[in-house]
Amino acid sequence: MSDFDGNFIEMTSYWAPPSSPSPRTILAMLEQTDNGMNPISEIFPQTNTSRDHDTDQSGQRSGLRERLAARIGFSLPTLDTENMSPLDAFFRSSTVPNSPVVAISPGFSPSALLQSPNMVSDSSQIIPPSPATNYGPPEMVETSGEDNAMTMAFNNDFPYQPYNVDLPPLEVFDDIPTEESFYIPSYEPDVDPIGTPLVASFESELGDIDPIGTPLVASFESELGDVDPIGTPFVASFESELGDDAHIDIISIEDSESENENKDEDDEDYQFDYEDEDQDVYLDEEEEEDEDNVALDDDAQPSAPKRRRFDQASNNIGATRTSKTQRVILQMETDEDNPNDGYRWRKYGQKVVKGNPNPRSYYKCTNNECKVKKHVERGADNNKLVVTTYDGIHNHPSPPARRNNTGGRNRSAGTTMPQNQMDRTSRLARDHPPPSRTPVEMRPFSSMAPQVDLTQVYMSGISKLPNIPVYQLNPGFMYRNDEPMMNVMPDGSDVYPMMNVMPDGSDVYGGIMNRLFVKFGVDI
DNA sequence: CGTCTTTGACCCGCGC
DNA sequence: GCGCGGGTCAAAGACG
Repeated sequence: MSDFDGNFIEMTSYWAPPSSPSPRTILAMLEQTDNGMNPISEIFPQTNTSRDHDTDQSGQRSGLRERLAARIGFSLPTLDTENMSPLDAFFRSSTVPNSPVVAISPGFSPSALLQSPNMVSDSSQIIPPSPATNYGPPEMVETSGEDNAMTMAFNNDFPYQPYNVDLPPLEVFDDIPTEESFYIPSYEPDVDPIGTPLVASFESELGDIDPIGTPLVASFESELGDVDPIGTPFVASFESELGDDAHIDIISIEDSESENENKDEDDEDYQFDYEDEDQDVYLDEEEEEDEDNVALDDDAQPSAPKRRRFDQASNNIGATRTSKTQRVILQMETDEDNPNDGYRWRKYGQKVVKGNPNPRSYYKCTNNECKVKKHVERGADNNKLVVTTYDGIHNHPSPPARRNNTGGRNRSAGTTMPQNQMDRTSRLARDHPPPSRTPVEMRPFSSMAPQVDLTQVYMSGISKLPNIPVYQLNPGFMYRNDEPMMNVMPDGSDVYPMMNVMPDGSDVYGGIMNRLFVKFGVDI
């Protein structure tokens, strides 16, 4: 398959630190903060939320952010909303400041950033990757404000969009300079803020890449209609009624093999295509043979081996991961739970993971043809912090609406965790009941998502984010009720008020429906 | 009755 | 080799 496969080595090697410590190793290091060893709060003093509390916790505990940081190989600095530079500083700048961090001020959607002229799909407008960015840190797009915040960090194996050719080496992770971060100021339009969709998409360019340490370029497309026909969409939308304090972070988006291609296996867990041995840079020949054997013996031995490979792959985020899946880690800080991402999920497991009394719930997409999984957990120290990790790419549009109350316990989008569940399920968390969950109405999407090669993180529910200019995607694509999209911003230099497409227009959803498409084109 | 959750057991990779 | 930990399975149960 492909360009992507052919470049997988570059992808993995690109961001992997030289020493490539395993996530566990990193986690173990992080857990030594109680001993005064480089607490992550010191490394990233600007990082907010629960981390600061972790050192006060048991030594066995590590905050969710820490664990995420360990997984993704870096930590998320907190948005410095006080130092936002003007909006046009971004749009006018031909090159992005010397930082992988992109911070977006309150009210500004990353979609504007992602769809800025600097990030359009046109390869001519993509900043050429540089070997100097081999170990560049992940990208982050963060919005924040009094009431909401969003952070996106694009890292790991995912193609890296170098904002400039002089990104710092990995070692500077411990000193992500917020002052060098690229801030996008708040944009407070005069238009009605209700229901303005925000759309962002970005697509990786996995084509001609310098084989030596050249990061894969994540380009940002504004035209979903012109996408790589190969691949499948991953769409995650969040329609929950996030409260005013909603805080959403896309911690990590890592891209790798699309697993939904022509694989025709019964085991839905077995998502990876190992046909191209060149891709399996971390697998030796024997392992690959074993894997093939397992695939052949799928019916006879339906259980572990294949799943294990998947698990292994998907678990190894960062330097050691061998995953060929696409993973999006999305973090929300909100009282509301259960963000409806537009897909139906079946919960297949729950586990209390180390360092977090709150259990992690595992979900699979209910679509038989879809192998996308996700797991949801709340922060160890901040029950308002909900981290959803998506693995895989949906190969289907978001399902139609379901009738309410058609059986089952909970018809929410899949993250519901009844209050009493913990008491019965979580062996290690019986004393730590989760916060109450608010079921969220299943909201259908009028997704007409074609079988395109992209990954989209489709978020909404970020209340109070004002309208922002974005480019037009496919009209009606992924938009509720097929409402038209916002105006096209032809050159990115002007601010176009967008249409308010929130159908209900209720106060509850006022300002919601800011949406984000994250698109990764993976040429398979 | 259909759909979904619950939950103990199991598997397997990794670290020691 | 062993234990830990994360992820998954699948039967049973719950819900409307």
